[in-house]
Amino acid sequence: MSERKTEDPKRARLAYDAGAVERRWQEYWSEHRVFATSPEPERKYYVLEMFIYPSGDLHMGHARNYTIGDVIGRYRKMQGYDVLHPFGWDAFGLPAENSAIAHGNHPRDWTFKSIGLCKHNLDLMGIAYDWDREINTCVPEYYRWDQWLFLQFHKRGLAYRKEALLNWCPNCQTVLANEQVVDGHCYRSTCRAAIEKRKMTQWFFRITDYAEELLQDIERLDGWPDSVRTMQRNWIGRSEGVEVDFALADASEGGTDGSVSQDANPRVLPVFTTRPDTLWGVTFMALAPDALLAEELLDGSEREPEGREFIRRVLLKSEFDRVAEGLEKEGFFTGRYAVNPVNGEQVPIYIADFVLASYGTGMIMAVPGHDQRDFEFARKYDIPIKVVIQPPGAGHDPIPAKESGSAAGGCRFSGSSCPKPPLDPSTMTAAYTEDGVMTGSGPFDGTVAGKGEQGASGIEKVTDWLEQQGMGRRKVNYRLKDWLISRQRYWGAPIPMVHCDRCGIVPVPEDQLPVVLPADVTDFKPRGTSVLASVKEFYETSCPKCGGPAFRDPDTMDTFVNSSWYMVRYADPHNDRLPFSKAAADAWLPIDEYIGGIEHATGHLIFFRFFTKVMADIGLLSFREPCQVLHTHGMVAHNGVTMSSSKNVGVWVGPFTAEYGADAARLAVLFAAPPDKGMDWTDDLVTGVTRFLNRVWRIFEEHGERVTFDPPDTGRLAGAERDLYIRLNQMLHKVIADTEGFQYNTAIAAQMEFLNDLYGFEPTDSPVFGFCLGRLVFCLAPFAPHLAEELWHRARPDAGSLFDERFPQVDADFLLFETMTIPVQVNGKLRARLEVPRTATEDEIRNLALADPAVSSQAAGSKVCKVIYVKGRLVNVVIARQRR
RNA sequence: GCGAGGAUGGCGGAACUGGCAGACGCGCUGGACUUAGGAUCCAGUCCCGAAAGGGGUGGGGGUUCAACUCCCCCUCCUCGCACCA
Repeated sequence: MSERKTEDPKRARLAYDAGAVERRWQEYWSEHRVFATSPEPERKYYVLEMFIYPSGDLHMGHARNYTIGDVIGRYRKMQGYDVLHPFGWDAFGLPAENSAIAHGNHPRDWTFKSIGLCKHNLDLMGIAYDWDREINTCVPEYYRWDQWLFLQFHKRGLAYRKEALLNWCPNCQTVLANEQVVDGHCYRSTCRAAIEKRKMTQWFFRITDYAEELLQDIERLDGWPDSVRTMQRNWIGRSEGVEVDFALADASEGGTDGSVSQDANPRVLPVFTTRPDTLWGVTFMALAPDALLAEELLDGSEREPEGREFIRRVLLKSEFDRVAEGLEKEGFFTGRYAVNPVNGEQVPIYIADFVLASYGTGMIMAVPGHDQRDFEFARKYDIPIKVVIQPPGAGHDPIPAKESGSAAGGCRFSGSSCPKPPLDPSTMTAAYTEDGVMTGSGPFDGTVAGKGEQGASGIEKVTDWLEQQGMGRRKVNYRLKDWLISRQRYWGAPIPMVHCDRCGIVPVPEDQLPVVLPADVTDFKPRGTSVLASVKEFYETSCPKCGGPAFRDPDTMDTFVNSSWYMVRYADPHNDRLPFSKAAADAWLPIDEYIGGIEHATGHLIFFRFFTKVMADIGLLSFREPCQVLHTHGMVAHNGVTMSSSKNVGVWVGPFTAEYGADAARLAVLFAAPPDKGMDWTDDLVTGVTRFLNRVWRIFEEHGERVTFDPPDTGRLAGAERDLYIRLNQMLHKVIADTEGFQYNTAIAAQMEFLNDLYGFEPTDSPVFGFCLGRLVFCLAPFAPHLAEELWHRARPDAGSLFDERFPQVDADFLLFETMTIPVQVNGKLRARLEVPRTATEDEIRNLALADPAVSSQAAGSKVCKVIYVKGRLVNVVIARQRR
């Protein structure tokens, strides 16, 4: 993995020995502990980049992530903040294990070797981490707290076991969380196997208990990108509706004659709907094939064998294929009927492939007249369609069903004389899903259907009525499901639970943590059951309660558990009594600036919010959101392909820095595009920033002895010196604004521009010139820290690190030149520019503008209607053109 | 289908609150220095035009003295969700 090379065409070369310079200062920073975290922060600033799964060498995509964080970390430090900028390893996971299976080494060895490589790469890039706070999730000192937190969750009923149909990756041989299934396939980029469904009993975290808070608090995350906030809202997927109780008609009846079964205790079939105003249009029910009720209904029926065969066939398809849009719906009539509570009608119950067991109650009321899916299904199986919402104005004067004698309602106009005939089920080609007026709906005929305003409309009125009648109740449904956290793999944190025949499932007592992952394992191959179940010394244990023989839970935790609280561990990384102390957590968190890839929007970034809320409820924290400001950045591609370690495509940090240095790498990824966008790595990028570094180097080589950090006497500045001093402050102003505004590309551009000014400046023995060089060193510092530190020490050999100095401030009296350029437009088109003293009055400028030959020639023969002057900005002369 | 974001030279990208479109960089053209150039420096580089001038920020309308920026309609691209009842 370390044989990776840079591309061959070498296009630029450094004028100085970046290798030596960078090594010197990396060692200096480390030796002098320049970036050590202060133990008791006064003005804290916590900048964090999402930690990494260590898989060997880093590519420029990684480098960009860490450099973005490093810039703000170094900058804030120079502003006097107590910066916490730590790093660590998300070290549990499948690649280590898969490599172990393939090559026979131990996952631990592979992992530690990868960590070594990653860390070396990060040091090569000059990322200013405080390595004293390094964390590693695969060591017992860390994962015992995963286990401890699991036990706290369990105590509160937030960790529980249940049997469910789960996502099974046949390749990884483990279950996966919903968040790890992408378009029906495994989320791991090297796997991508089609996910199957398996019925298994597994551990879950009850994240749905926090669904509402997770949703509500998105409002307050105003430092997060809107895209991520939207994605989370969609993912949580709140929908308000009613759960309506249908009743199962007696099996012996089963006609469609409308007679109601008078069973004293009918089986209740609750269904969730967001459109109770269409209840009168229900003509069938549809049940998920994997719902428990499906088999129950078939039981003993003559249709049972056929029905079971149908279910078996449908469930062979993955949920993704079953539910994918555009596919034809399939159903099977169970032979049973349900009774619609609002009108007593009996409707047939089908099993339908498009219904999901995991959403709502796993059964739906189908309204083919007003739902497209139901419509298609009804047409296919010849089920009646009822219209219970007529378009506004249809028939102009809808007649309630009772009067007209037609279920669909009628129109007071007769037949063809009606200007807008009402919908007719027999001629409809699609469901009518627009707004309209309720009809054929008993007491609600004439009510405006849908949501309407302030509860005045059908949905709200029918819901109220249903609740009064005891037929249903308001219900909020979420798309978010409980988080499945057990995995049947080896390389993870063991779940601290014991299964005892006598006592049931017993938590491992806290004082017996950690449950150490057995090291002495040679066969990591998954076989559909947990690897640890075959490790006898681990699996067989005694019950903590009764002391009798028992088994350890053989599953390990999803690695997203490890990363759901790691950000707090950095505040107190060596605590061996608790995952972290509350005091340390409160001193450093929430995170001031969190940086990572957008791909975590609906995974990690929801999980760590969830954990934060639970940890707050446990009393471990006194805040409920882990991070105020989130920056996501796009992917880095090379020749159109996204860089990826697992696929071994990319430009690699090691070889690149060996040739061009870390500062060039940093500037290249920062200058290419604003941080929040994706970027394409090109070799031309390197050419540009290398030239810039060389030009900086050269101007200091030529004028090094003039560098000064003492401000010039601004009282007597004039001419070119004054202008240069003003340019300096303009540059400084922009660098500060753009760095704080997360616009690193323009912050660098401002410095390039200023360097161009310096190259054009005479006389170079001016103290202003020397001062500009000194100031440039500071501006470079966050972006090209090695070169900056080198230049600083050349100028101030006795000083300490540049990063212990204060970032300069703008001299606000010198931001504007003494003259200003005023563009002059005629009817909005640029015709001239005026160079006037800043002190010029409005009248003077207006007169100068009108007197300008370019303006007067345009205005000749026309009437000047208006002269607009925008102070300090421009003049626009409005003339009335003569008609020719 | 729903939601979010976007479209600016040959390329990556700039542009404050509506006020000089194209900063900065790459590339390209010409020149200088050089044994050499993948080094460096100078000049030029949105398009048409010899110039005057005209046109120009995905397309079409609108508001305004003035629109990349605001409003309406459309096209395309990227991302997320997607038969969610």
